[in-house]
Amino acid sequence: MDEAEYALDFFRNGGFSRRTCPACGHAFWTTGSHERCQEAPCTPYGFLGHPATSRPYRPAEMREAFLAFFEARGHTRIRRYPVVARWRNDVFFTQASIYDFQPWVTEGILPPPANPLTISQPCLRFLDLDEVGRSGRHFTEFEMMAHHAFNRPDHPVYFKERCVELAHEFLTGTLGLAAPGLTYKEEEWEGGGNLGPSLSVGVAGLEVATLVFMEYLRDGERLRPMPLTVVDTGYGLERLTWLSQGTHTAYEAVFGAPYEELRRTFPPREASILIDHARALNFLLVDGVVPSNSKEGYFSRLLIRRALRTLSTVPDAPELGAILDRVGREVARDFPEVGEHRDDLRAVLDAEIERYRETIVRSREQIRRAEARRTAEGGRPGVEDLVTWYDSLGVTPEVAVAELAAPIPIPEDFYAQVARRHEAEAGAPEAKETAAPGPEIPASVPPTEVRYYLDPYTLDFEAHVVHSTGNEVVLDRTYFYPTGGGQITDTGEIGGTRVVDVVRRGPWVVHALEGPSPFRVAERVRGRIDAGRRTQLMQHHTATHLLNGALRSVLGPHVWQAGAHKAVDAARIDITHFRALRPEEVRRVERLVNRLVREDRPVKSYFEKRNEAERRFGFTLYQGGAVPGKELRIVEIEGFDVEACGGTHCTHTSEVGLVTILGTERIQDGVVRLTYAAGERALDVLEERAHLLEAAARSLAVPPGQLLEGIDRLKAEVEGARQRERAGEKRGSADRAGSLLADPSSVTDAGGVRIVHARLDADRAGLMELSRQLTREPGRVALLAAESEGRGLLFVGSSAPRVPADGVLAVAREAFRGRGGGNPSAATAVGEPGEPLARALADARAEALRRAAGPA
RNA sequence: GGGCACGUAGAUCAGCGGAAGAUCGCUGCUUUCGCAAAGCAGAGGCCGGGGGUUCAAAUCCCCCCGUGUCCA
Repeated sequence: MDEAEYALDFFRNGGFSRRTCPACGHAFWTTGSHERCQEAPCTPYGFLGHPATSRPYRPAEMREAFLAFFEARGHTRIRRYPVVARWRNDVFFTQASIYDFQPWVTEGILPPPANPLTISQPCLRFLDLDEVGRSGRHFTEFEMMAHHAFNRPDHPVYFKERCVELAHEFLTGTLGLAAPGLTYKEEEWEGGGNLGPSLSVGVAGLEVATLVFMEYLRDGERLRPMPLTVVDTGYGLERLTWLSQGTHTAYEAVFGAPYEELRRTFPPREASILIDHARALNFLLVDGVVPSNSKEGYFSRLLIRRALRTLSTVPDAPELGAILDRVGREVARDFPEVGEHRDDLRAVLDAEIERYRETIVRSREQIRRAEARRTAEGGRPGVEDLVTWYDSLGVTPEVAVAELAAPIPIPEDFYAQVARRHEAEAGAPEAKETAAPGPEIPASVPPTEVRYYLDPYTLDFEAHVVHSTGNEVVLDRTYFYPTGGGQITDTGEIGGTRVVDVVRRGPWVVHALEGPSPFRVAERVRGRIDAGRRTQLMQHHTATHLLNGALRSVLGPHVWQAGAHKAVDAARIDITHFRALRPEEVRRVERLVNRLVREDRPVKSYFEKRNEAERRFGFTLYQGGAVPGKELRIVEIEGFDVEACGGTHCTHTSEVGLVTILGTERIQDGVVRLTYAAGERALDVLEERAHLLEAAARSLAVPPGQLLEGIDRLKAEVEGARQRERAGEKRGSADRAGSLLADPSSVTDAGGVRIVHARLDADRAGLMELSRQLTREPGRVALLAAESEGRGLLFVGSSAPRVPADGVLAVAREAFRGRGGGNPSAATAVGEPGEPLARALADARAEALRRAAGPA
C-alpha cells in the first residue's frame, strides 16, 4: 500500500511524526517520543495499576460516552444486530460491526440504515476460545463500538481525515488519554475482496481501535477503486474499559460484581471462562441459536459443555442456569431483550444439559466396553482410541482416562492429533449455487417501480418497456412478484407472451419470457398475473407468518425462523427448536393459527423508518434475516406477529381460509420443519386424505371408523400366518427327519456315530433346517443333497466332533466341482447338479464313515 | 456443510463372512401363608431400509433413513 495513503493533513498539521517500529517493522504516527508502536508485544502493558484515562469507566458508561460523542457529531445511533448473522451465508456470527452492512450496503446494492452511523455491536469470535481466562483479555463475546460512513461519488460523507480527527478527539478529549501516548500504526487491511489502508490505535501496550478505509477492489493483481468507499472502525469496548480501570485483567474491569461472586468459588481462569461463556450464551440463546450439532447451534452447545466441564472442577458448584441468569440480568441493563423470556431460555438450557448428561452416561458405557474388548485382545486402549472417543462420543481425553480401569497417559499434542485427523476432510467448500447473473442491464435503465408491495390485488396492469434483451423484459413498473423471501415467482403474461420467471436484479425486476422478447423500449404493454397461483402463494405466505407467531407462542420465543419456502402445492417453515414437536404441540399450533384466521385480523403492510420499527417491535422483526435499508417493509398481523418482509400478503387473516399442518420433521438437530397448506390447497389436501381413508377402509371392508381395528386384525392375521408357516416348515422337516431316520437305506451307524444321507427336494434353507433337526442329538451327521435353480447343493451338518462338517465337505466337493465351506458343525457347497452331485454325496458318506470309524 | 461412531429380542448390548447370542425384563413350573429370591422350562428377531459382492452377508462395498459426536 502506497505510503501516500497515510500522509494525512491531520497528521502533518497536528505535529505528528512518522516512525518505524523496530520491533514489528510497521510505520506509525505519533506526537510522542516513542520509538516503538504502543501495542503489545512491541510495548508491554503500561496501564495496569495506572489507568490511562482521566477517570474510570464502567462498560455502560464507556458505551454511552462513545455513542453520545458520535451522535453529537452527526452520526445516527443504530440498534445492535443479532449476534448470529442470518443475513449472510458465508459466516455464522457477527464478528465485527461492519458485518451488519455486508454485503448489501457495502456493495452499494441497498442504502445504509443511516449515514454516517454509530453502533455498539456485540460480536462473537470463537477462534481464541482457549485464550479466554488465560490471557486476561480475550472474550468470546465482545462489543465493537464503531462509527461508519458510506461514501458514494454523488454523496460523500467523510473519509480518512475526518475519521482520524474524530477518533483522536474522542480518545483524547472525551476519555482524556494523553495525545503523545497514542500511536497510529499503518496496516494494510484486506477482506472479502476489498482492501484499503488502515490505522490501528495503540495506547500503553493495548490496541484499542482500528480505523479501516475500504477503498479498493482486488481484481487479480490489479486494484480497482470501489464505487462506494467505506469507513469501517472498531473500538474495543472491553479494552477501553480495562484501560480506564487498570485492573489486573480485563474480566475484573468488564464484569464487575458477578465476576467477584464467581471468584469466591472458582480460581481466576475458571471464573473467567464461566462468566465469559455465560455472557456469550445469553446473547446466543436470546438471538435464537438453539444448541445443536451443526452450524451455529454447535457453538451454543460447545460453550454450554465447556461451562459444564468447568463447573465440575469444583465440588458444590452453582448451577449453570443460575450463573446464566445472574449474568443475563446484568446484560439486560444495557440490552433489555436479554432480560425477556428468561424462563424460555432456561428451558432450552435445561434440555441441553439433560442431553449432555445422557451423552456422558452412554459414553462411559462405551468406553468401559471398548477397554474390555482391547484387554480381551491382549492389548490396551491407545491414543487413537482417545481420539476416536473424542470425535465420535464427545468425551474429552481427561474424562476418558478417568473412566479406564488401567489409565493411559494423554499425549501433549492430543488436540493436534485430532486436528490432523480432520485435516483430510478440509476439501474445498462446494461452490454455492448462485443464480446466473444474466446479461448486464445498462445503468441508464430506470429502476423498476414495484407495486405489489402495497397493492397485492392488482393482477392486470399496463406499463412501459424500459429494457428488452433476449428473453428478458424490464418494465417501468410491475405487479409481478420476483422470487425472494422464500416465496416463488409469479407467472402470467406480458403482451400475450408467457412470463415463466421473475427475478430481482439490483434495482430492476426482470421478467423472463418463454421465448425471445418481441418488445421494443418505450412500448406500452399489458401485464397479467396468474390469479390462482398468486392467491395461493399469498395465502401460504400469510399462513407462514401466522405459524411463526403461533410457534413462538406455543413453544417459546427461542423459536426463530430458520428458513421458509412457499410454493403452490404446499409451504414449509423451518424453525429453531431443541426437540421434535409433540403431536399435542402441533395440534395446539394448528388450532391457534385457525383461530386467528377466524378472528379475521387485519394484516397491514407498510413502510416504516428502520429505527422506529425496531424501537416498536424489537429485532424479532428479522425472522427472515436482517434487512438493510433506511426503510423496512413491515407486515403486521394485528396484535400477533410483526415481521420485516417483502412478500405478497392477504390483507385479512380470514383470506387464508384454512391452515392444515401436513407433517413435521427434525431436519437436523435443533431445526424442525413444518409442512402445511392453506386456502383452497388445504381443502384439496384434506379431501385427498379423506378419500385415502375411505379407500383404505373399503379395501379392508370395514367402516372408516374401524380402520385401525381392521389394520390391527390384518396385522395379527399376517403375523399368525407367518408363525404357522414357520411352524409348519419346522414340523415338515421334523417329519422328514423322522422318516429319514426310520429308513434303513439312508442311515448308517459307525463308531457310535449315526450318519444320515439323503437326496431330496429343498432349497438351501430347507436343507439347513432339516440338518438341524437331524443333528439335534449329539453323535449325528447329516449329509443332504438337493438341486435348486439348476445348481447342486450339498449340506453337511454334524454333532459328532470326530466328523467335522467342513472336513467332510472339503473332500466331497471336488466330485461336483462345488465351491463352499463352513465350520465343524455345518458346511455347505454349491456345484454341478445331477450325476456329479450324486458322486459328491457318496464321497461325503465315505469320508464321514472313514472319520467316524477312525481312531477316537 | 463435511468427518467419525452407532442402529441386532421389550431394555442394555455382544457377535463383525460360515446353523442369530448374553444379561435384565416377560410367561409357565418348582419352592413359599404371601412377597422377595433361587432353580428349571419357554415365548420373544425382516440384525434400520434398499441395492451390490460371495457358494454363503447381521458381518464386506455403495446409496438412503435415523441417532450421537467432532470440526467449519
